Amino acid sequence: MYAEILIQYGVKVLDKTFTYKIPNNMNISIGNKVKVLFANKIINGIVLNIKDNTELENVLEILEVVNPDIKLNKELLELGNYLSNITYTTLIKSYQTMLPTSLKVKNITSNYEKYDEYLVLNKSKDEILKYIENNKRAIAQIKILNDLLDNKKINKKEVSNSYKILIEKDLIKIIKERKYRLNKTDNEKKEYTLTKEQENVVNNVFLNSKDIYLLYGVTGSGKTIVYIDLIKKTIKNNKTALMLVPEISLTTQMVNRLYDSFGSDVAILHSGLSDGEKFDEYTKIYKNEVSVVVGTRSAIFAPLNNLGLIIIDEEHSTTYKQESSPRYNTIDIATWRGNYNNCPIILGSATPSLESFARAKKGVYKLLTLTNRVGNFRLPLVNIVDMSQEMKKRNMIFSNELKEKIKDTLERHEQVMLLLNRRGFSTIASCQNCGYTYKCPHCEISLIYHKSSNHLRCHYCGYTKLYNEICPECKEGAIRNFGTGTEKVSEEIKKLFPTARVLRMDADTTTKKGSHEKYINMISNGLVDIIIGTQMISKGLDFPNISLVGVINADESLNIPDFRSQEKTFSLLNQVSGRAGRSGIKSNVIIQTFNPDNKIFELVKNNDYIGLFNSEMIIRKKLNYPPYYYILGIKICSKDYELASKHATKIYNYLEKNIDDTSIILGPSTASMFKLNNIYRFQIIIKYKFDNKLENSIKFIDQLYSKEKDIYLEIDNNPISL
DNA sequence: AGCACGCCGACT
DNA sequence: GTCGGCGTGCTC
Repeated sequence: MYAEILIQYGVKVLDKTFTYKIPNNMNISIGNKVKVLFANKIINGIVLNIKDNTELENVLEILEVVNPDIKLNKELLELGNYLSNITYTTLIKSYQTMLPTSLKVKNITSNYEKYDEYLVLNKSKDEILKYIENNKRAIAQIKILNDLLDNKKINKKEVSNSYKILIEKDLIKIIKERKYRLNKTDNEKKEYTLTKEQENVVNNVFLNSKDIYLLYGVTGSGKTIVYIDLIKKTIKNNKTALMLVPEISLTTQMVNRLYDSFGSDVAILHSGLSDGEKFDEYTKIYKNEVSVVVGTRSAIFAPLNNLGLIIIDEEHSTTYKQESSPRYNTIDIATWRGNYNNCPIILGSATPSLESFARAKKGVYKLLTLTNRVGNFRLPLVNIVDMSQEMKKRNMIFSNELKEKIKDTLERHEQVMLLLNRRGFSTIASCQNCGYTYKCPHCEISLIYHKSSNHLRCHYCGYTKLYNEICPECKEGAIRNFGTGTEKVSEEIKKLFPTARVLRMDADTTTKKGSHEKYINMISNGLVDIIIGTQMISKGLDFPNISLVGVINADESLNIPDFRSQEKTFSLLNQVSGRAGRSGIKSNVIIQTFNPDNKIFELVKNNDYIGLFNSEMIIRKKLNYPPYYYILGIKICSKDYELASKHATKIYNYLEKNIDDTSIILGPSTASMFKLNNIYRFQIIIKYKFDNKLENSIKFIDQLYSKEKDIYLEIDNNPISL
């Protein structure tokens, strides 16, 4: 017997199988990870096929099967195929992304199992009793034996050293039992009741269909309860459920809600877990020990058997798109799995992506709506403040209104949340004399000032440089910092409200494992008065005592040169506003902007998603953007500027002739981050509807350039930003 | 990817 | 004369 094996190297030239002989006594099946000799090195691979014979001579034997009890199942093997097809990446890379670190094909360490040691009796009850009778003075030993007679087994850690004597005398022995690092003991299940509206939504979901539903529900309308109820019904049908949330910070709250309803029947998967923890969770799922999985993007590849429901919460979130290769979109993967398993998908959001809402309007997705906040709590009152007027009053960061409202809120012992979509102390450092700005030498991007370390830092590549106020251009000591980051806001707020307890939450303060959880607990336990953060605080957090939300500079995200910036800004402002007023207390949202006339603010104020949808769709149609067209981006990257530029034009010319003429090709132009890590990037954008030439043409180019050494392509099907 | 093979320049 | 630069080509 022979096996076709895909080897661990993720390069295009090796993206094919190699045939090895299966030793006679080897137990092996498709999906197994194996060790083989390849070009005189021992490497790993995956068995993709098994066959009776081969035309090849000199075939080597498989050396060993690795982790024989966990392998890729049929569904995941097929899914990998689909994944590499839609993302233009190698098959092996697809499988690598689908597997947790501990099981990745190239990973060589394999002892991730943890065990607890237990003591158990090794002789009959009579013999033990006889021993006790004859050794009355061995008190410690007798205690252990008596305890063991009562309980069947005792953890080795819980007993005195006397157990060693008992082992020597062969009266007891040690057994090992597999232990999971994360272990939830079952508490009493919490009960909940659905509102009429929620019940109606639940009843409209056909759990034995493969329908895709868009659950469009205002913030605070209780989408989570709907999810939980649907999961419960899925489990009742003896099926499993997969639930995705956009980021790790949100798993904490979601996991707690799910624990309340499903206890130890839940597994968690996200990148905040250690390799060992992830291995354990993966094992639980693989061995059918849990029915519910919660996690972030990559959890879409969880090896659930008998999948009966997929839920994607906050479906509009950009975190569902992987920004490194394979550049997949989680909803595409979910759609594939839903189809494979014949199970429904729920996409939930208060501000669905235009693509999803358009599909719902067309009837491709089924639309479900929740229009009422639970308890009929009012949405907060939204006020727009014109910062250009405030600047005249010398209010650089906080408007009078925001300051007043913060003061009031603190006096009522309620909590304040301030959103600022930028970490660090300020934006750019520039010379007030000649206008020079510091840029990253590798990325051509302005450096950001970080006060705590007195450094300038590139937020893309991490380059840092000590701050110095002498301008390298004109030699004047006039380098100053403009703009405002979370660090600066937090410093200013401490000046204004010295007694308030301030918490800063952004990518800089939440790097440590568990820090996020800690902060969330601090907020919910009322140990914090003012929370200052980036977009990471905008989603999903549910704290009833927050009654004021302030957006320091709403223009930040509006000014991003991207066709989705209006949509993204609306979504961000709507989400963060929804953090307020989650209980009966009267609540306010203050949005500070230099462009108060932008119609987006009127839409946010009125919570008018439909208005946003309609006005954006007109623009998208006019400019041939999604959802009217799909987009495919090709970046041509090289350390050599001329080379990249030359080949970008070459590729453009090729595509011009070799794709459907209903498709639109734009470019080549410089990519939005033109120089990153010393690599120059040009881009070509293709807008297409149905183009049956496109896939092959792209594959052809991809194949061609995979052989080039000084140039490489990044192909992104449906990029999240341009 | 990783390594052998191979063909040209500068060194103990 | 040999050591070693990295271009090319192959791996079941």
